Amino acid sequence: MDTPERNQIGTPKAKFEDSPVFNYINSLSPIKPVKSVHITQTFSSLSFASLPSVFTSPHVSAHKESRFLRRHNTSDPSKPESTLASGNKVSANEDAAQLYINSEELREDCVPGVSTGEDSVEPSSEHSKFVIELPRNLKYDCGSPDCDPTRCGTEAHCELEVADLSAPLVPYVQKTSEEGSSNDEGHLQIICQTVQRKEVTGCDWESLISDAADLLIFDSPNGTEAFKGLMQNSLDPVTRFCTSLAPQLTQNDVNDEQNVQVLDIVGSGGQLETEDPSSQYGEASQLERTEQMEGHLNHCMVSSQSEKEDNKVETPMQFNCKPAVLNLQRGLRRRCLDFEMAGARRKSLDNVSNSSSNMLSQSDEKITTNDKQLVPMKPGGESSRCILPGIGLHLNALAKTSKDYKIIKCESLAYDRQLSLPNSTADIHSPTGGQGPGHESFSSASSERDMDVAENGVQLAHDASQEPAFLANEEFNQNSPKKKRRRFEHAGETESCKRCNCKKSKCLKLYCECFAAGVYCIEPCSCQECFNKPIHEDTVLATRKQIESRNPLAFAPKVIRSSDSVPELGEESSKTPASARHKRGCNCKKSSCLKKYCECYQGGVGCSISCRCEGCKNAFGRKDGSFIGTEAELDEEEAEACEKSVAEKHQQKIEIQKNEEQRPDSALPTTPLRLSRQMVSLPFSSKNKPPRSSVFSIGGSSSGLYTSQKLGKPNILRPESKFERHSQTVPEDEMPEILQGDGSPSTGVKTASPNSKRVCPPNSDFGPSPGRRTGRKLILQSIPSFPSLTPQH
DNA sequence: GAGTTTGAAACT
DNA sequence: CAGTTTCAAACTC
Repeated sequence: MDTPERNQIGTPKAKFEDSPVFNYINSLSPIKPVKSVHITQTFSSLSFASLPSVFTSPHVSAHKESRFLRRHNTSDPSKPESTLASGNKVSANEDAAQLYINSEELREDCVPGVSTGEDSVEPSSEHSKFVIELPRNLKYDCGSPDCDPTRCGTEAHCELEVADLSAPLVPYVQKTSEEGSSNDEGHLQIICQTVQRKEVTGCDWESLISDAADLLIFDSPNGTEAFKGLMQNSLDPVTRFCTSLAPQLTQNDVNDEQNVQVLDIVGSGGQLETEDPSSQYGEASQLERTEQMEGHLNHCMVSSQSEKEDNKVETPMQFNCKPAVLNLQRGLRRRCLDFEMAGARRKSLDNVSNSSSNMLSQSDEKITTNDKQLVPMKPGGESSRCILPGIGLHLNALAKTSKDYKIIKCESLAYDRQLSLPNSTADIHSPTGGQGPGHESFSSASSERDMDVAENGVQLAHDASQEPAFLANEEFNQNSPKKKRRRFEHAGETESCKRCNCKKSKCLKLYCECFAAGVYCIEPCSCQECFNKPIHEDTVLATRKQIESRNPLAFAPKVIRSSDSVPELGEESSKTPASARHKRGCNCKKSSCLKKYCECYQGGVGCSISCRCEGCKNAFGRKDGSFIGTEAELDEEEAEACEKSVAEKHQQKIEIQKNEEQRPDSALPTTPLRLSRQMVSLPFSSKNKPPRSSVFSIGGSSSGLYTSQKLGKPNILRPESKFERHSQTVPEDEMPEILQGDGSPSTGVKTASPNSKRVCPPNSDFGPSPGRRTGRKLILQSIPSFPSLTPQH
């Protein structure tokens, strides 16, 4: 979509840098180096057009409204919205998802107005009412005890959010899954109420801010104090910086000091994130968290929205409209694009609604992931880069990777791209925190990250720090496209690293691997006239929608794993070793299904009845039903793998990876499958790129899936759908089945798909994590993500 | 690295 | 739905 905002993007940035204040700040803050970068990204992200309809799916809207209404309760009972609110409570997860979506929608709606530069904000659309500004929220999680117990609860995470449009400053506490946050809600509510009161009363922003400061918590103990210091003491370089920036940004628009303060907060948050590794994931995580925290959100939300609606007069909260502010906020959010995220979340939420607690915790983790992507992972300048590109579209897929799986290798690239994934992931992650000790490692980087994030904030931090560097290195190092590819292949080979070389498709067609995988193109890509970038988010989303409308499964994994899922196949399907089948089957004529031209082969699955290939010699299984030993072996291996404890699996994967690294020969993809498959030599060996896939498979989000699928054995990735997990809350180990049983949302999608043939749950492949999945499990995982888009259509 | 082959995706 | 074209990956040299 063409939003006016884009234009603004560049400007703000320049302003900041040019401004004396900026310089001053730079001199003061240690963060300098990162800052510049960070800011840039932020703006760029901001520039992104509002999310498309994706988020707007009808489903969401309904839920959203209900929630929003609630919010109003506090602020303005009289309003109709409030009425609604009273009515239903959606599960926290759902709410969160909805909120997220709404925010997106709101943006779109609001953006135009904003772009005009008008101060007055128009709630014109219903959406505006609901606007929640998760994205922009600055969130600092603090595990530190320092946090004010009363408000945050010792363990609870406090987050300060600024709504985009509504822009109220909403501090809310989040509970981390890990931490018992049973009490957190109470705290959160309190906080929210407090905020609301303030707003209502007179918008005592200062007090709010101070409160917020208290609330703000950094993951790192140190961070907390620092943050507080910032908030309270303008002396802090960061704070100063933010403060200084805010005025500039708002410039004319800003009338109230309050607004300025808000901005400051935001800005500080951003910077903080940048600097503080611990906070890296803050934004994304926050979003998710917010989503998860229904109750919290509701409470918090009330203030901002109610004010807007109630008062069209600009309240401090409304500063949203101001271009500068918007940009900032957006920037924060946009980093995490999510095509699928929204969908994924939705699904997950829907399913999981009940298990809010778990979800919440998970979400937190996931969020973290997002943050990573969004924020420069490392203080080091390089990290910033990674972030930029990434924001991840289809995080879903990646995100999906269950926490369970820890991937050894992650491809930083993928990671970046799919930032959004985390969101979805978050939902999905089992409460356990992914913990499974063993979670399988996926080969896919994204999955790893997700997992890491999910599992432990700490781990995440590590990964983030590491990964970014990794990415940066790769990106910088690679010169030619091909080289880049090769590198990726060799290095991680994970899907995450997908790169394309599109010249005419603008990376907006399925021809583009990146696009097909649901990830943004990044530096390694040698594509021309690429529109598959965060900057063109709107376009990308719109295109995706279009494609999905044409074929709901277009972004679903091509390889479906479980034989179960595909009864249609009948004998063959069951016969196939992998139990995985290509969604639609191939149509090879000259390659005999022995080359990667063949999608089945590429995916590491045998050809099935659905295939129209000629002279099929697919090593993984011929159309006629004959199988090759390798496949069988693979299956067995997979089964074994499943049996193994997660930990073991994880180790194995690691080992495998090592092995692979050591021996280039091994074709085995890094993906989790490898573990099981190690023994078998995959055809892929040629390039090492294992089936690309691996990485993303997680993707639950629709798009993300592809990769994994391609890999072929997608199983690995299967991250299984977090969604599924969430929904069922099934034990990690059991994930695979979940898919089957539940009727995961994904199914719905499947059915829709035109390709009725094998539509079965594309996701299935990934579904079960390597360990868990027995080999044949179906996985719907990916499906969920897709739906998001589809429904909207 | 350039050119060819291949088959999916897109189009008609 | 089938046929054709377009496209980019996979492959070869």
